[in-house]
Amino acid sequence: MKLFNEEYFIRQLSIDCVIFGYQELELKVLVSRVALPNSVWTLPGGFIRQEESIDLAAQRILEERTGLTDIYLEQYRVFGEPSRINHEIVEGFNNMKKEWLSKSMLDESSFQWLSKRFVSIGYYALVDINKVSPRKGMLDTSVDWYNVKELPTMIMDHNEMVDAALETLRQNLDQKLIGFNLLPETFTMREVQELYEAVYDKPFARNNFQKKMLDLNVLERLEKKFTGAQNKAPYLYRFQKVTQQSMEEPQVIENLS
Amino acid sequence: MKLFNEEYFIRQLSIDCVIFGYQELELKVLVSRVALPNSVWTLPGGFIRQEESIDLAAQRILEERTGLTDIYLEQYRVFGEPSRINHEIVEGFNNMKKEWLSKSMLDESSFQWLSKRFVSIGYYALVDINKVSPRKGMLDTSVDWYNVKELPTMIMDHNEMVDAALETLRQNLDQKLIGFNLLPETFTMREVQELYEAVYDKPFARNNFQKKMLDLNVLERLEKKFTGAQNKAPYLYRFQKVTQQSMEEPQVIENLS
DNA sequence: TTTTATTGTCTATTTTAGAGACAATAAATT
DNA sequence: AATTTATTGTCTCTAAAATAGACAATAAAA
Repeated sequence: MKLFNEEYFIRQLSIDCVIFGYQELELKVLVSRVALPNSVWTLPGGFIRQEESIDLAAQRILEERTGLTDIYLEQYRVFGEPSRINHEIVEGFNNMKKEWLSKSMLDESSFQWLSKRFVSIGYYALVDINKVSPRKGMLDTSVDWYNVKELPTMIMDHNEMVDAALETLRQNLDQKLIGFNLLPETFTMREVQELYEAVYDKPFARNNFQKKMLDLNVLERLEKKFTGAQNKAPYLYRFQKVTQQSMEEPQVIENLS
Repeated sequence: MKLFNEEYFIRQLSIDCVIFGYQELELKVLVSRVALPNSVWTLPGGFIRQEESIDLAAQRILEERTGLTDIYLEQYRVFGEPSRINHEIVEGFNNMKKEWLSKSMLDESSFQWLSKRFVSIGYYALVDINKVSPRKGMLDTSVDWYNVKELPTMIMDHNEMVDAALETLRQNLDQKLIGFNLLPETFTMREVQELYEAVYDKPFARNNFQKKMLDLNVLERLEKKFTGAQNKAPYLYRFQKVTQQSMEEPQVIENLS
């Protein structure tokens, strides 16, 4: 089996994904560790098939790493500096070359292709971290969640990719009402607020946050949640997909940030 | 001379530019007409050199068509449907092939490359239309400004590219204070308002528009402009680049739209 | 029964946006 | 020279929205 057939994929073009998850009050990012043979960290990425749309390619790459379909996904920027050559991968491949060539996993022309400069399309994804069982890519030794504020140093411009993705996420979070993709099916108002505080890295006033969030008319109030704590039980909420009726009256979404 | 050497450029990746100008109360876009031999309309575009950053490639393409350097330029979206094959160009090339091959302007492998599916990075640019002297590309028969509301039908998804660029422009216009790139060095308040009205395709209240615009503290008031009209002479303004002092106190930019 | 921690919601205050009004002025008209 | 016309610059008033402050309602612990 050929790892990277140069005719099968578009050359010198890749996709890299910043996969955001939320757990224990922290915004996290999924990062792969690759050993070839030196250990380096990278964002999950891949290539675009000749007959495949870039959005579907991104979806495919995400499914490969998370097992999830129907992920919230957004293209946010292209990274195209001519210095974008994956030296670590090339060096690693040089070491594996002999073995892989003998197993027909790679041929010389594939190797040539991969050692060139790459333009990469950046996507970011929002997932319910509880639903993800991270899967290793072919070359990965591990795949783990890292706090976005404590990421390892990754190859090339991958750290910069995360910074840009986070900036875009902050601009879009409540404008596009996409935050709920990071939460489980049901949640309390406090949990929504804590998510916002993790993303924007700043506190919000509880009374006004709740007022604004409810005024969006996108949350369905469910039963109370008895937590066993010595306080009033909070309501559970569910994100209500936009209905026909609410579509008719154009909805003005205000900034919480 | 080779038109499109496949080793010189990144294959299957292109850049297309939506160049916005403003004149006579209308937002306009620069569109090329190509005859090969059927007449088709396209956005100015080009390819990325092997050792060139994508932003510099876009700048180069823009300079080729407008003669301007230092253009306001922003990457806004990648278009990557697998159906993005330039049938008109391929058909036209088929007709010119014999002639171009004989003149060594093209070789067989270059042609193969160009007939494949392309992923295109969309950039939009804002220019002072008075400073531009549109230049034809190698294959163009004409390059003209079209009202953004009355564009000709262009190849592939180029009309959709303009729609997406306009949407991004509307989101960014006053948030990033980029509108002044469409105006000459000095202008009246009315001219700024008319520009905004052309971009958003809706009227603004004169009194409050002026108040907000001045409260941004980015306009420098110059002398009065005597127009010869039977009214009070309006002030001229100039866009004041952000100073060190105004950088220190973080500036909150409000929406005018 | 009282205390504690949090929740849900209300009101008051401050800030901002939008609507209306009007004097100032440059040129045309009388 | 006085009046009229068309616009400009700016003011105030009102409506709406954001922010801050307050407090009763729980659920469990003391």
